[in-house]
Amino acid sequence: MAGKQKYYITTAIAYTSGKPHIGNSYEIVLADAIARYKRSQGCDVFFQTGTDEHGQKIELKAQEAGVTPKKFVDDVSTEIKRIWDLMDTSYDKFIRTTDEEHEKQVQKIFRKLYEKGDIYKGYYEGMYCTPCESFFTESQLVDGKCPDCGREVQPAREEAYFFKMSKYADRLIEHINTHPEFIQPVSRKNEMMNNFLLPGLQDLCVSRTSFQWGIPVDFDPKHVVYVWLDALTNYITGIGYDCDGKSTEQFQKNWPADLHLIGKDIIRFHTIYWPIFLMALDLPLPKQIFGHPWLLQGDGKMSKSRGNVLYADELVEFFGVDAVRYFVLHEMPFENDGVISWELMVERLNSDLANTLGNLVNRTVSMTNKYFGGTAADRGAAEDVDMDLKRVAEQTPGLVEAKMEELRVADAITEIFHLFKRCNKYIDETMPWVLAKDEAKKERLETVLWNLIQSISAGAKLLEPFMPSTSKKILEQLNDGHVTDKPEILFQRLDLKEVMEKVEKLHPVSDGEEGKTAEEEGIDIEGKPEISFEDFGKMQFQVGEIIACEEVKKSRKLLCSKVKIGSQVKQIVSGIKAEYSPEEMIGKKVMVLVNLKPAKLAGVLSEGMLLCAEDAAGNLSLVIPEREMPSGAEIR
RNA sequence: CGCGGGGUGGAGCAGUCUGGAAGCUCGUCGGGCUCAUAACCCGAAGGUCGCAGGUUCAAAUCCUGCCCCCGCAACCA
Repeated sequence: MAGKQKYYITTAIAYTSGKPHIGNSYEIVLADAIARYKRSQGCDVFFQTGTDEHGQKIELKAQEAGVTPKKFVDDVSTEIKRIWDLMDTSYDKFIRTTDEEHEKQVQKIFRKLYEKGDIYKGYYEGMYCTPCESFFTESQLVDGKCPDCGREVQPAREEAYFFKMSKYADRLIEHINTHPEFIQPVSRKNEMMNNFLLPGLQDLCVSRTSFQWGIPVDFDPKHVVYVWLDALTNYITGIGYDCDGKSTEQFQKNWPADLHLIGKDIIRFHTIYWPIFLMALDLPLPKQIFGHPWLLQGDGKMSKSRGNVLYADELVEFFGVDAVRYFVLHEMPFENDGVISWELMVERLNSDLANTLGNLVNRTVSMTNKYFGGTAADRGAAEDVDMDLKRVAEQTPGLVEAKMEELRVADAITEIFHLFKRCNKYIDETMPWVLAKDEAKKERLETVLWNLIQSISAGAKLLEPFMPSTSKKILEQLNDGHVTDKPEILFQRLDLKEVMEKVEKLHPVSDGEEGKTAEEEGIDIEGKPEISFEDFGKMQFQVGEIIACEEVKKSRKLLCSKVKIGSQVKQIVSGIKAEYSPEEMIGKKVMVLVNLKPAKLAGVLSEGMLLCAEDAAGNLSLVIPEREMPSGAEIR
């Protein structure tokens, strides 16, 4: 092709609040596979990833850990980079939102948008109820009054900067409608349109004063730039954007991005806010945004609090980098969430990698050594059976390309393995070990092995974007007909039982399935900052008797209870519908936080909180006094 | 009636837009083979395609209603 076509691909930047699990790591591997594929197609690829390092959560985490936020994110970012490297990903740039250049540009962008009038100083939307210390939007108000206490509300007081989203909404709607490829998978497009764009965009709050760990607004330093304007802009600052018009050549060449690869949970920010920011900066929009599905473990999303987290480095230790890459790329469907577990991982490794591929290479190398001392060439002794093998080998690159064009990575890999399966079949069809017994068939035998070596090599080359080191190893072992004399086992079969035993040792707290005894080990949750006795004293707990209870019909989780506390009765809404039926609630004496500010849940007023214990699986148990106590008894 | 996705042989999925013999991978069972990592090849069993109606010569696929999962949103107070 004349002149290399550029291809700029990005992942979302990973949030540095903790170690990334295998689901996070999936994204970088997917991006890497696409990047490598594009390179193999002759594109001039730029592949950027990185870390998102600001925000209140990190400020808190660092405080807990007793380190500065900077130290905290340095450590986590290093760890993330280590895992990205471990996964053999070929990114060109690893940006951190704490990079000086990024921070500088974000400040300039903020200022520019402010001067342009797209960012304005305002106040938290809606009205403020002083007694309740709460902000409400117009839609939350009841008859123009506080939905909680019914008193008058005043205009909000807390200042913040806002971005005028609505100004660009029509342009964005137009763009999305005229560029059907913009949001992938297309099913997401409707979601964005119906949920956010068509009902009307609210202006986005782009600064905070409630924490410091962020990029200061340079002309108003008590504000820090709030997450999205800071995070999303990495895609342009990372390649040298400068909003004063001094952008680098690299930026000129690469922007707009060809593909933003992100998780489906942040599609909204990438398909609505990000394009609008770009419009405000007079920059072209990225060509495509692909919201990939999630990797789930068992039947729930991975989360630390559930204790069902798989980490990439642990998996790599058990199975090797390429096996893990293979798994996450191959098991992930295009639109729906994928499933990962130790069992499935072992199954795939054994059946696809060890049996189909590893064994194929091994038996081919072995026969070439055995029958021809390690060298085979084409002797021209072709037969009809060869035709189909060659046909498949020749077709596969085109099939892979077609799948990759649609970003159907899993399907592309399947096509390659189809070729390997065909090779195995070819061996059975030609039965080289029978040919070997007949000296007259020698040329035929060598031709057969040559065909095999050619076909397997073709497959191995196609494998490079997905399993780079395996691809290399196979090509080295086959070496264009001069095969290695000491074939290395590519993938060792693993025994599921042994793996599971090792896993048990690694994680003594068994993850759920048959882990009744393991429950006794206890669970750990995220710690909160220490509080003073005075803080504690602010809370008033009492025993309450549930005298009535019904479901909140607009909600799936909520029960609304009438709770008798001494002589008064409070209405309390709780998210325990899944665990308790209204009938069984009635009559229970429970622990109630009574002086909590009333609030509306799903439109129903709640004047307190029923206290519950929650285990790792999310099972709940109401906290009940151990001895009989009258309602209203204080708990201290 | 907040928005959206899904329910297909034991497991994981494709097929649904553009109706027309129910498919793939794994597992199970039987057979073949022995070059190879007890691997490979062939064959078989196994499905009312969530439920109930409707349109049609023909429905997994289109229409209607219902049930069950799961995300998001609603500050699980």
